[in-house]
Amino acid sequence: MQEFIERIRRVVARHTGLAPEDIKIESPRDALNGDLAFPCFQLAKRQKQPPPAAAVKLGQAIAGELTNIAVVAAGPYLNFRIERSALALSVLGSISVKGAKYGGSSEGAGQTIVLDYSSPNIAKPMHVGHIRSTIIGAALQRLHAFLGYRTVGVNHLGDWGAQFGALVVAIRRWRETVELEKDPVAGLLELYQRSKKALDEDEEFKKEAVVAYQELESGKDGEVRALWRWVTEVSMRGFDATYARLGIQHDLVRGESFYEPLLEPTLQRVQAAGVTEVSQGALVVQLGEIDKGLAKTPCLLRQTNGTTLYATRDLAALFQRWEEFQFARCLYVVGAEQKLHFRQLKAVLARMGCEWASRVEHVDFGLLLGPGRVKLASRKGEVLVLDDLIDEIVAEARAIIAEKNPELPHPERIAEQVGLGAIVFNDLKRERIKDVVFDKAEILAFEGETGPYVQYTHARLGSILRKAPRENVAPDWARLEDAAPILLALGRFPGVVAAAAENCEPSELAQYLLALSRTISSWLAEHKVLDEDPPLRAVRLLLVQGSQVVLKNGLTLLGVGAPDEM
RNA sequence: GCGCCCGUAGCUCAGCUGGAUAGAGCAUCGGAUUUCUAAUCCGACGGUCCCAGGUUCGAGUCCUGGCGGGCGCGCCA
Repeated sequence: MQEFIERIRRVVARHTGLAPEDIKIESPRDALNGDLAFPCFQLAKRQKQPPPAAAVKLGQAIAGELTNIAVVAAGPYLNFRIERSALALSVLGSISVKGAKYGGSSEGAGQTIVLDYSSPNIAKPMHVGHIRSTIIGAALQRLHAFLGYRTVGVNHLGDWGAQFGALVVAIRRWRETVELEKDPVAGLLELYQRSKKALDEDEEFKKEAVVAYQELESGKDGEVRALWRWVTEVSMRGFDATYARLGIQHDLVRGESFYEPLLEPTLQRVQAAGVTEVSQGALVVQLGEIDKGLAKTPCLLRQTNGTTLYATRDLAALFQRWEEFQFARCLYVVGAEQKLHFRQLKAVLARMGCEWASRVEHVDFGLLLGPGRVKLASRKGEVLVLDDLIDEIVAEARAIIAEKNPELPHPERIAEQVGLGAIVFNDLKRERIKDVVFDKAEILAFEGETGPYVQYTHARLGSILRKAPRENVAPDWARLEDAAPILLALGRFPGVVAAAAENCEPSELAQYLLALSRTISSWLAEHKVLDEDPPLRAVRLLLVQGSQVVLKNGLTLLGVGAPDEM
């Protein structure tokens, strides 16, 4: 597909004097107009003639130079129609050569992308609030890796802070009263909640908690440190089980504690740059000169009591990451509520003269809400544990499989893929910045614009391929005329992948997969594959195969399973 | 009060970074099944693209000002 566009660009460029990269080739809204189009408005202006005349003239000039591409002037547009067998040969040939790599590229070779995503707090189970960062971040990592970038996924665990002093004391005092053997995370959650209450009500407890946190901060390898380490371990074990279900693995697990030793050097570095000042007893960086909108919100790096802050830690992490990876982009997949924080961080870097500040991007996203736009919670009003939610959706998928396809082998595995597919796709199908209303009924329907719809289309193609006879017949490339919408869509896939990564918008890929599935399903309703004469069957089988590969590659990039049967 | 984001069909959202007659899903109504998987397909219904100006040959898309909603705003993360 890209080859046709490039050829058109080159020829148009030669005849107009425009630079090839300035020639915008778009696809007409109405397919009847052609496969590709070049609007001639600007060209007409340069040539001082009406757009339709410019289109006609350019059309006549280049018609002979584009083999396999018909050129038709229609009003102010110059439309192009790619000869069908050439299109089919090009697109399906490319897919069959590249297979699972179709859509990828090597544009990122030699460059590193650091992605900070998921980042749950330890001592608590992973709840639905973490799902967006986790799913979006993992999808962006796969997308960039597919384009040849070296990717480094970092899990910036919330494993530090005064609350761990309190938690340690709670463990010390009440470990016998809760279940810490079978399900340590649940037990810890209870202790954590009790410790929060005790901080308000029990002076003794509070004092002990402060002492414990001081010991933790001191780095002393004693009882407190051991308990904290244990909390980290059991929490991580719980997280890993969930990540495994989602097919996610970070490259680095570096919690806030990792950056503790780097805080003082970071502060010295910022101070040495001469951008800090003391305001109301706190160490701050004023940012108004860099960014007018930040005039009233300086970045605080050290509190009056001497302790550091969130921004200090993230700044330390940024310096460390820059020095270790020299990243082309450093993506923070964090909710939009924290926009100010990242804007401040970038402004601090800019004030310090770090020319790589623009490589740091806050990949923000909207809230996850329950029906009625209220905070999503369990029936009892508690935080909704992610695994419980997944279990519920998977159970429903299992029930639907039992009803619709009772003969299906491995129903358990497929139910997991379908249930997870529904959840993951639901999160990725709209623009990141939009709030996601988690409508369980809609997700459980498994129909319409959902992951299971795309999975189902993929499975139907698999079914055709399984039943195809093994025969060695030359495909008749001239007979895919009626499948042009599918071929054009398949040809667009690499461009969609590249744009989704560039814009950090997995939704662009998700929307593409929905549209492709719709196109394929419509075509399947009107055409037979197996029940045709051998040359037609052969070429349609290639179309089916190519379609299946693209659906699978796309779903895989999003983190959605692509079962062959369901 | 200040900063940022969002506003498109009854509901949830697309709209290829400014191009041809604004599209999907859900819901409602009607149709298609001796199925290469109906978790599907086809049709009907449904729009002052929040409002008002502006830029442009051309604006849902860009700019300004409103309106409505959300998020954030020094010692939390």
